[in-house]
Amino acid sequence: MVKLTQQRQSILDLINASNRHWDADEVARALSDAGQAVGIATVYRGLAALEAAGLLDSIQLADKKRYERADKAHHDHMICTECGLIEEFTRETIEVLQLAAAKERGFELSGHQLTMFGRCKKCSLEKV
Amino acid sequence: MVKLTQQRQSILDLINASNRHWDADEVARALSDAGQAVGIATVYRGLAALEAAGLLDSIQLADKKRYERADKAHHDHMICTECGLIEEFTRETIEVLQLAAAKERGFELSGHQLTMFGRCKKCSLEKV
DNA sequence: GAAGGGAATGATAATCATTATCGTTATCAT
DNA sequence: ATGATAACGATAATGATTATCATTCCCTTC
Ligand SMILES: [Mn+2]
Ligand SMILES: [Mn+2]
Ligand SMILES: [Zn+2]
Ligand SMILES: [Zn+2]
Repeated sequence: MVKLTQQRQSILDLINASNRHWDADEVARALSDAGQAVGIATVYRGLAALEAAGLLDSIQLADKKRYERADKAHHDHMICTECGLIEEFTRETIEVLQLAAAKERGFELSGHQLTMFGRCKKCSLEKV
Repeated sequence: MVKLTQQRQSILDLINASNRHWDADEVARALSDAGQAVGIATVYRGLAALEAAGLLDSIQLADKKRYERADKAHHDHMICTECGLIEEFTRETIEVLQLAAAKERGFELSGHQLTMFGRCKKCSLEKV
């Protein structure tokens, strides 16, 4: 089990109290603002440790990794390339088909990431 | 339309003649080995231009971007976390369900990436 | 409850993919 | 040929993440 140090507990509490997808820098800044400053290296290590322990989930974006609470049902993401909004969605059938495709190739699945990109409803309406 | 310079043509030919997923460095090295050295910055720009023109496809992995031929039907990827093998697969139903999920939220879809991670058949059999 | 070992922390340097800069070169139209 | 414009290439800069290493924190043992 992970050792839940003060710093890791702060990181976990922060993320669990929100519904956002945080990058390391945002976490460090938020903790600092809350008077619980944690070194940036410790934030990176803490996020990785908490994810390895199953206490956090993450999505890998092109430039950076973002973390979120792990106490929600599995879901995938839809990201607005214009405003950055991240919406979540679930399609059980997609999950089933993924497993089938993997099994078909003798692939022992350990994880997956489905991310869709586009313009959110709000951005689609605005402007051109 | 993209201007197909010597360099870009070399990049395109190299990738089109293969079935691999190349990163920028591999492309530069291969071209160099073939006596058609192209500056690394030009490789990066060329890959981006060719993709924008629809002449190449790409997948964004955690650490780097990899490019492949665009003259194949759309497909998603299954990556072996042990040997790096990248297998391709297609599930039309998954595509349809993605569109449905997007439409449901008023999302104007422009692209998506579904990547599954695990151990390939070969690696699953070997070792523990 | 002092001592020692191992893990965690934090400041900072290092890494690595990608992008920016900028002088040079190729291309194309006047 | 002249000039405009885009592409090239060498190299510097950027930015996220990881590595280093001295210091601090926890446990376990005596
Ligand atoms: Mn999420
Ligand atoms: Mn492919
Ligand atoms: Zn938006
Ligand atoms: Zn494998």
